[in-house]
Amino acid sequence: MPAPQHVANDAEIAPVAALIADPTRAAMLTALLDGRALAAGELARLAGVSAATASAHLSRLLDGGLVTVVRQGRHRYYRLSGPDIAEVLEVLARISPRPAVRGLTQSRQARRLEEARTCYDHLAGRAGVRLLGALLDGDHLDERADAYELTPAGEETLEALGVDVPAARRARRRFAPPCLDWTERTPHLGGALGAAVTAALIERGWFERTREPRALRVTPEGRRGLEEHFTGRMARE
Amino acid sequence: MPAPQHVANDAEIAPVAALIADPTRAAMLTALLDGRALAAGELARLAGVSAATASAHLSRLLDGGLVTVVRQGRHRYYRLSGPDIAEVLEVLARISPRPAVRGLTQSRQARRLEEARTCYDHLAGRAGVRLLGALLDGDHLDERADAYELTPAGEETLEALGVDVPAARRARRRFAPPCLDWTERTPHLGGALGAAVTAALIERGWFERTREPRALRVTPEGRRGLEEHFTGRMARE
DNA sequence: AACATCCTTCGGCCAGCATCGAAGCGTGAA
DNA sequence: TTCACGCTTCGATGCTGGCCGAAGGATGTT
Repeated sequence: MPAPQHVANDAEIAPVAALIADPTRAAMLTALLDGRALAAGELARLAGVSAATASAHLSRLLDGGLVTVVRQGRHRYYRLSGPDIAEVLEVLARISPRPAVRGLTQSRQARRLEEARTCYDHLAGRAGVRLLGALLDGDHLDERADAYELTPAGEETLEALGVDVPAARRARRRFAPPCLDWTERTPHLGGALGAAVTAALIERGWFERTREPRALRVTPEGRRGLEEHFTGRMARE
Repeated sequence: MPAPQHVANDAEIAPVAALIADPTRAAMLTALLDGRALAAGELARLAGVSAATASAHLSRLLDGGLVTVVRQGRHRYYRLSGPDIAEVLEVLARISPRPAVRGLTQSRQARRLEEARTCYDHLAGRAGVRLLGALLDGDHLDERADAYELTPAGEETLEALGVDVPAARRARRRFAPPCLDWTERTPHLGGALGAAVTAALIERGWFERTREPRALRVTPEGRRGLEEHFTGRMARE
């Protein structure tokens, strides 16, 4: 039962925005975008601040409900508190200026991140874009006005790969929305289905996480398997 | 200060978030959520700051690309620079805490805003929720996994009301997504179709804008017309 | 022309907060 | 127990940025 007067009925977005507005906190949140939990020390290192500073920031993010924490031994693992938070970060990134190009050469890291990465919990980057292309080409997926829908054939194929499609449909989340990639400027498959497919591909050993957060690598078996199941378009360079 | 390297390729979301993070600017942006252009002075009054302060804020919002400005005589009209910006605000509002209840009585304003309001450029509030219900009940709209689709009957009905459906389909925007109402906690019709329908209803004189931003009122003709076209469910109190 | 209105710019004031080192607390290892 | 490690708390410091009144431009009105 809400009731403020002049700004009538709005939620107070400023405090939440303020949590994201600090560069250090933004770096931490972005580092958590892949949905994994990272230790406080690791986040401090990634953001380039002292442990004390990081702790203060994480405490504020915790208060604001943007992250949750799990204690494990003497470590404390922080993670985004849900897909909603990731969505905010993604939408925000979409309207944010691209970082200035610092030099002509891209780092190896940056290139690998472009190749295959996760976007909170689903496959993104070039691999994500190609996967979506392959699914559409193979008539596994239909393009609707502003989302995708599985064809019967697609449902069968994905089930065979170990994707629990009915569970994805039941999820309290958009089922198969396009998710605009901010490195590729092209959509990839997001939502519950995107997450389920990605989980299955990793489970199957076709992709594996590398040391850096959000980066993925196609394994040799993955290359073969994708070739078989998806007309080869996915596995080609 | 050591630039963190892993976040290499990300857009820099912190500066944009910082623009939204100030309560005064957030109030201004929220006031612009209905898509209309407001004069600088009006925004100052709404946000409760002096003209000088408002000017500084608007200048920063302008630099950040969140708003655009149109000079007209001695007035300067500011508006959100696009639906993307509105989307960010909406998504942010969704994860933001509801404002504390200040008293038991709701102001007339608040009640009217709940009744019918616009959400950037489409109908929201109770009227928006009821419109969506009526469209679904009357088989004008089909519910898909995470969006809606017009039935042939619905397309005909809306065209008859003056809605340019093909134009809405061509728009570079989701066609008919559900938009979660943050006052009603229920979806209403958003996207290009939502905007087109709303524009048509206002054009037709069935709804009219009131003095306060984002508030709408059903006219008597509107009540009659909606009764006729939509099984009466829409027009009933 | 002279005035009123709307808005911006300037200068100065003050609060908030990001930052760090050092110290404190809890956990796991020797 | 004692040490090592990870993290948080404390206290102090410095800077960013929001705020206003007054003055300055620009535009429309009389």
